[in-house]
Amino acid sequence: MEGPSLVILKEELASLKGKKIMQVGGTAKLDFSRLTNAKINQINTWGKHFLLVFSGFTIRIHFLLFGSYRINERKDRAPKLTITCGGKEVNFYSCAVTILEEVPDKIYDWSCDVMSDAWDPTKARKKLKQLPHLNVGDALLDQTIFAGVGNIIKTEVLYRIKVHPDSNIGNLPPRKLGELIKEARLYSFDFLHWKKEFILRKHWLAYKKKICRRCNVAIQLKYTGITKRRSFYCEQCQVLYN
DNA sequence: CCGGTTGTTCAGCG
DNA sequence: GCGCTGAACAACCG
Repeated sequence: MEGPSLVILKEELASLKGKKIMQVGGTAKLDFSRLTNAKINQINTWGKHFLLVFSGFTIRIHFLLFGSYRINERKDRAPKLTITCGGKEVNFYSCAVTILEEVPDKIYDWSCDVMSDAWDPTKARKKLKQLPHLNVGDALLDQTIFAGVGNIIKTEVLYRIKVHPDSNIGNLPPRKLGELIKEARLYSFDFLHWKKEFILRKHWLAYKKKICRRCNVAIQLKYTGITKRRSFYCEQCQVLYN
C-alpha cells in the first residue's frame, strides 16, 4: 500500500476525529486498555504510516505488502486491530501496529512526505545531491527522501520522465533530476485521484504493461537497484544515464 | 492453482 | 561497525 492509498483511508475516517474509541480488539500485541475511551485527536499519514493520534500516544499502522482494511465490514479472518468509533467499525488486517510514545511532530519530517502540504522538493534535491551513486529507482523508494512512494509510483515516474531504471542519480542532467522530484509528487496525486475513481490500473503506462504506448515495442521487466524491485520499462524511450 | 509481490525489519555473516 | 543476503511476515491476484 503506497502513500496515496493511506490518504484515501484518512479521508474515509475523517468523521472519527474528536470521537472516543468505544470498543477495541484484535490479535496485535498491544495494550488495548490505553485505547478504550481514548479520544482520537488527529488522523494523519506520513508516507506509508497511518497515524491515529491520541493525547500522550499515537497508534501507527503500517500495511506493508499485504495489509488491508474494512470499514463496517469484516473479512473471514481475525483482524490485527479492530476499533469501534464514531458509529463505525474499522478493521485492520495483516498490518504492523505499534504505539508511538513521542508526538508525531518529533518523529516525522513532514517535508519529505510526497503527499504532504509541507512537501519540500528543494530538500529532496539536496539529499539526492549527496547520493550520486544511488540508483534512481532506489532513490524513489527511499522513504527518508520520498516518503509514500512505492514500487508502482517508482515505475510510472521513471516511465513518465523517460529515465531507464538502471540509471544513477549523479548522472542525471540537473533538469532530469528536477523532473524526477516533481513527478514523484505529481504522479502520487494522479494515483490518489485515479484510485478514488477506481481507474488506477487503467492509467498504468509501464507497470505490468506489455507494450510501450510511445514506441510500440515490448516493455521489459527487470529487478533493478540494490533493492532488486521490479521495474517495467521501455528500452527504447527510457534513457540510461550512467 | 501456485508463484510472485503496491514493504519493512532483523538476524547472521564475513 | 559496515554492507550484504536471506528470512520472516502473510494474503490476494493472475
